[in-house]
Amino acid sequence: MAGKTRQSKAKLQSAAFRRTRSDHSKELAADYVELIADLIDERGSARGTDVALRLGVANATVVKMLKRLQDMGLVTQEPYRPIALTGEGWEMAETGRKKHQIVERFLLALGVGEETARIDSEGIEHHVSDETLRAMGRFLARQIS
Amino acid sequence: MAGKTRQSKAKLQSAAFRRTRSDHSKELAADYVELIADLIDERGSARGTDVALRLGVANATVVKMLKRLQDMGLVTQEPYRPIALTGEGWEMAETGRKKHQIVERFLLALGVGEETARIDSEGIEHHVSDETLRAMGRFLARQIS
DNA sequence: AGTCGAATTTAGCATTGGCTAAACCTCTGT
DNA sequence: ACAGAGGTTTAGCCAATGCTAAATTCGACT
Repeated sequence: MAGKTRQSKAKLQSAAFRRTRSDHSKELAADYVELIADLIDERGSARGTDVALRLGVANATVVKMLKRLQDMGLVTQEPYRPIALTGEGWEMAETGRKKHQIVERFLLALGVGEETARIDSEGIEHHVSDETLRAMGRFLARQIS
Repeated sequence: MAGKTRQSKAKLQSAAFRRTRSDHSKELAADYVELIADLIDERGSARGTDVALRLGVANATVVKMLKRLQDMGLVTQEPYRPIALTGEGWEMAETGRKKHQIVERFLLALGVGEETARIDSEGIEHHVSDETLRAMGRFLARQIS
């Protein structure tokens, strides 16, 4: 009995872990893209320094990351120019913002303080499936009525 | 006006991001430790291969990681012997399990399916503050009554 | 127009977390 | 007693994400 049970359990669990881990790089990309979108909306343009400052990271790190984002087709950039998002980049930013908003509002509705809701939603956002997001949406809808 | 507002916003946000990122290595450690605890409870001992299988990772990776966990004072191990947890390791595992359980039960109570609850709780677990955890606990308590 | 300061990029390095392949132990069964 | 299977470790590699320091470019102000 042990054999089969063991194996299937392992397979199930490893899938969950693998997914959690493989998401890290996508998370980072999403954070950058979302932030860039925010900066463009707030101030008309996004510069490397602003991104570095807000992410708490060195300028050089941002440059390197932007290259990767460019390879992923999320941003475009000419040297020494502000950062622009591609269509795909905007889409990703929009999706992320919606997700973020739902999670944050959900936490607030749950009775969590503002500061904590802000911080936790940042961390949670990328690990919430669409199904869970819908459940949060339903909860919010119920609360409002 | 822009100057000051900008800076304080940046500081707040970078703190949140930095925290999210710096947690990654702790998360990983917690995953390993929790899994080792589970294996010991389920089968009496935890071997490297089991850990590798469940985490979906190569044996060599586990060995390397175990060295780091040993340096962190979470596990002890003699070569070619099964893995043991230190007191601190057990504590961490226990804390993690409690957290995990609350999050998973919370998601289920929210109406999320079993499979998704399992996967999402794995990802969310490490990003949930104590405050949010308490809010989830309150929600569960309300649901039961 | 020329210069200086600020932003950007490049270069080179470190750490983390992965992998494969090969060498090495342990234990079990004959 | 020992051979072989299976678990463990070592060695050496790679990619991602950070950093600092130095070089470069841009733009604004005499």
